Amino acid sequence: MPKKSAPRWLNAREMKAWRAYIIASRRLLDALDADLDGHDLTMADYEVMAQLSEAPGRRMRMSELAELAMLSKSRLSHRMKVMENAGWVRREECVEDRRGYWAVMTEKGWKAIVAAAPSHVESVRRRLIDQLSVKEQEALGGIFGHVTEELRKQFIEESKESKK
Amino acid sequence: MPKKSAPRWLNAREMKAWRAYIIASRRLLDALDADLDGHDLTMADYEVMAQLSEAPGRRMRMSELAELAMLSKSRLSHRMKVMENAGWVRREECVEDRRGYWAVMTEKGWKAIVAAAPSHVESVRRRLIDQLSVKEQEALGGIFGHVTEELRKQFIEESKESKK
DNA sequence: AATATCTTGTTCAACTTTCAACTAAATCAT
DNA sequence: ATGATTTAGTTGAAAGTTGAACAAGATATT
Repeated sequence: MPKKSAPRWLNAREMKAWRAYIIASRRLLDALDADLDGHDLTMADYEVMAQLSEAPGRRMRMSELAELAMLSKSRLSHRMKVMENAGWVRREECVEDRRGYWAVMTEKGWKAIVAAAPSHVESVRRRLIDQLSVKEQEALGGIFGHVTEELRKQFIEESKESKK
Repeated sequence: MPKKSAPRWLNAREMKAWRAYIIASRRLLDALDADLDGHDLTMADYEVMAQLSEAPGRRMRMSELAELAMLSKSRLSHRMKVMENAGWVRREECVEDRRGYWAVMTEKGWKAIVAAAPSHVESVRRRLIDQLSVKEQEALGGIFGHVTEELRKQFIEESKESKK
């Protein structure tokens, strides 16, 4: 259903906010990834390992892990294969639900994430957090907390929409 | 050179800012990409087309385009092949510098980007800009303008560093 | 002018991500 | 119970990305 009304282009302030955000984000993510290079990790893999490391028993069902790390099941499956070969995780059959698997962090994986964490945090600080005033940090948290919330609502709306 | 000092973990406020930002950004980018789906474009391709559409004569040297769209030369080369097959751009040999090529937007490409732009802007509004107060928009522009600037400085520092 | 160095842009191979198809188990409805 | 549907997770092929190697033209150096 094409929109009929004239597009509401961005004014100067809006454009500045959008461009600054999108450009900085690209560069920031690139820098953070580059900083992780020495630990043989990408941001995505780091996120997977970090989530897993915080789970009780350092184990989590694949689906839940995919959800938390914001990866598709397929993508997590592929990454897990790689990380399994690296000896960082292993998969265990799930007794309660025989379709499922547990992703389990190995001792080696734990050591890897513990080794990577300090330098990653330092990197996040140096590239972003320490660049911001307390007020700005609060603004950032507020803005994007709100955006996430709104995206969630929109997603639900759109699900309903598409079922009609 | 490993850091010796104890890692400065993020406090609650810092963690909230960081998590909110990173989570919202992933979801936001996904949503914007999904919104572009109907126009056979990704955000990255949109950016390439948008930059090219604003260049004088809607043509630009490959390197400059890669720079502006924040893509590696290799990646741009590959994308251009795809977009060329789609009839949106064409490559012309460069007379001034015989190593080089011009990326030239075709009439069809122009129509494609003109068709996609309103819905993309609407999407950026709906998902982000219209969710923010004027103050928040200004904060966003300020924060990330600053971050980009700092990343640029850090990049230069690191270049010097690595040359030692 | 000859040589070395840098820049432009492409290509190849390795790797990653996506998408659709699929298996098998669980759940629901009758 | 039986069949229909949903859910968990994997797989394989296609598409996309990366990074190093490369060819060829430009620029700098002697």
